[in-house]
Formats: sequence, structure tokens, C-alpha cells
Amino acid sequence: MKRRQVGNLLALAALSYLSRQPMHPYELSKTLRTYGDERSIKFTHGSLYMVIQQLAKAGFVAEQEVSREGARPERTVYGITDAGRAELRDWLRELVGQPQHEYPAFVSALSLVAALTPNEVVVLLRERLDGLAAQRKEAAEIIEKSEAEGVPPLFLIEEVYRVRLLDAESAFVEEFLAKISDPDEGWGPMWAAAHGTTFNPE
Amino acid sequence: MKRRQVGNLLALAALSYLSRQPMHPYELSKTLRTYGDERSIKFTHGSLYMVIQQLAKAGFVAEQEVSREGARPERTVYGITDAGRAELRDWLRELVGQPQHEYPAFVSALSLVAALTPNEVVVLLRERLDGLAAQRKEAAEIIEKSEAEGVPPLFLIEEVYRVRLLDAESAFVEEFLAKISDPDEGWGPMWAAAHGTTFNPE
DNA sequence: TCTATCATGTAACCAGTTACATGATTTT
DNA sequence: AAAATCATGTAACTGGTTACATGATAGA
Repeated sequence: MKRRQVGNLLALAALSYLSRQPMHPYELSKTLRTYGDERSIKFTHGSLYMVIQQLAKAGFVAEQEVSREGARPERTVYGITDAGRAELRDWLRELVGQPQHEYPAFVSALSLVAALTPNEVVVLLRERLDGLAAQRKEAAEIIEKSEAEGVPPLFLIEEVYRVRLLDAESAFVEEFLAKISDPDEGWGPMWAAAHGTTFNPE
Repeated sequence: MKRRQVGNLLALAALSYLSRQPMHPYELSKTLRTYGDERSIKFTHGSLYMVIQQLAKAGFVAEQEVSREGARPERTVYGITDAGRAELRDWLRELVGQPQHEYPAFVSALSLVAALTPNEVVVLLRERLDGLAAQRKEAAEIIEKSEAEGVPPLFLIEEVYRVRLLDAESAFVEEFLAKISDPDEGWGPMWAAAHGTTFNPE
């Protein structure tokens, strides 16, 4: 992965929308929320202004005009530049073509999970399954609802991806639970012994 | 999710290792690398000193002694406190029990992928499949090698998780490719038309 | 003996989050 | 008319990354 002058993925979304039409930051913020991009890209009001500033400094967007309506604060409208268009394409291509090594919280937790006792872990994993089911339901509903509204499925592909990942994670958690509790080969007893206790899941 | 006084997951790993024995930061760094935690938890030299400082400020770890060998810089040894132990348990429990909403780069990319043409996207997705296969191979090899060395499988569970996710992602990418190129219902032609071009994958 | 790498830490910089500010509308 | 919320932006704080420093050891 090349290191980008502006690395925040929010910048990618900004470039993408600005490539359709110039906007001022607040409008961008509205647009992002309207199209549900907040589910895929983390952003707050503050980080957006930040990113726009960085994009401007890097020459990927440029001030178009500064206008004022009544006594409101000035609104600065930004448009994408040629360099910005190039960056957008290049960056998107990289993100689609090359998987990156990432650090989801659950991976970190799993790498340290031995610090808990197997008794509590089985309870927690069951809780997690519920949470995963809830997230899956939410994603599935968004897909359904949007499709009913006529949104072309290409624009929902990231939710489909999410659903696939959630399913895989659920399957993994079940598998892990089984590995702990298997009556013959289960890890539970040895694991509990290392904590000076015994394995008894309810 | 509660908001933690120290939020960086590196702090969790630090607490976990310090709960076994007091160490100075550099030693911690070594230990983390030795046990392969760098695959699950992002850290650099600098960020480690950072989080130790934060942990100390929050009262989760405490200076134990400051020693000096010859003319080397002083080494400060830190130990976990009772509050630190409590935080470790509570945090780990939360991470295992409750799935969080996260923002992997590929999700963001997918949400904007319509900005590329379907022709290039199919090429990129095929590239991605190769990359995913490589990552999968790497993870599988780590598991095999470690098991051969007698590492108990519980300590490899996060790599198993990784493999499951990689498989799910590969399956998804294949599915996406099919949806684009399907001879009857495929999205390719319409998508290309929106870019003022035609769909012809090689 | 020169160079590389290890060992250990600090300081400066940059990015992201939170809090603040303030007029305009809308709701109660 | 008061309270809430929208609209728009800036400033301060905090966390994380990168670069700098410097003696010690090991390899060429």
C-alpha cells in the first residue's frame, strides 16, 4: 500500500461525492448521511472539516467560492481537482484490488482470551451470538427496505458483504464453543485447570 | 461500549502481559513480538511507550523501579495494579461478549465502487482473490508450524478466526464477480452504460 | 576499525475527537 | 416566548506516528 497524503477513508468518500458536484462541507455531511455512508465510513462533523482541509492542502480539492447568507457563517464551496480525480481512482483501485492486513477488535480479544476462564468465555460467546444475530438482522432489513425503494443492488453490495462476514463470524463462534465444550477432546478442562479451577458450563 | 480511559487495544495486551510479571517497555515490546501478537494488535515502538504512559496516568500500572545498567538509558519497570487487573478483565469480557460495529477498508471501498467501471472492477476483484489466497496460506502456515512446535491450539484461535473470515471474503468476491458477469441478469452492462461505455470483460 | 544492529528513550509533528460558538428555524 | 434543534464553522485537546538521540555489541 502506497502511503497516501490523506489516508482517512472519509477523504475517499468526500472525493467521490465532490467528483459529482462541488459542495460545502456541511452539505457533504448531509449527503453522506442521506446515502447511509455512515455505516461504511466513520465520520463526525469535526473529522469532515479536518479531512476537507487536508484535501485542500494536498491539492485534491479547491475552494470554489465563499458565500454568505444573511448573518450565518460563511460557507466555502469546494470542488474536486484533476489531481483529486486521479487520486480517487487510484485509491479506490488499490482498495478493491489489494486486501490489507487489518486489526478487528475481536482478533485482538481472541489473542488474549486465555486470560479469562472457559466458564465465563462460553457465556460471553453465547451473548456474542445474539449480538451478531441482531446486527445481521439490521443489515438484512436495510437491504430489503432499500431494494423495495428501488435502489439498484450495486449500491447495497457493501451490506451484502457485511452479512457474509457476520455469518462467517457466527459460524466461527459456534465452532469455538464446540471446541471448548466437546465432551471428549474439549479444551475446557485443561484451560480451567490453568486457572486453578474446574470447567463446568451451565 | 463503555468508553475506556485508555482505548488503544495495545493497552489491553500490555495489561495482559504485565499481569504475569512486571517489565520495562522495551521488554514488553520484545515479548509481544516473540508471541506473534503483532499480527493481532497494531503497535510500534512509539505507540507502546505512549500507552504505558497513559496506563500509568490512569493508575492501571505503576512504576516499580528505575534501574540503570552502565551508561544506557534508564529502564523503568512497570507492574500492574489492582485497578489494572479489574480493567483487563472487564475490557476483555466486553470485547468477547459484544460485537462492535467496525469499518474495514473493503466495506468503504465497496460502498463507492460504482465510481469505477465494471470492466476494471472484475480485473481488480480477481487480483484480490489472489491476495486473499496468499493471506490465507500465510495464516494456515502459522497455525501448522506453531502446532508442530507444541503450542496449544487455544493460543492460535485468532488465526483460525482469520482464516474463516478470509474464506468468507473470498466466497463473497466470487459471488460479486458472478453478479457482475452473469450472462442474463448481470449488472455489467447497465453499470458500464452509466459510465458511457460498454461491458466487455476479457 | 568501521558499520550495522540492538537497546532504550524523548520530542516534535500530525490527525482526529470533543467542546465551544452563534444565528436561524421550528416546535411547544 | 421559551426551548429545542438546525446550520455552520473554529479552537483546544489528546492520542498516535515519525523522527531523533545515543551508547553497546557484534559482524565484516
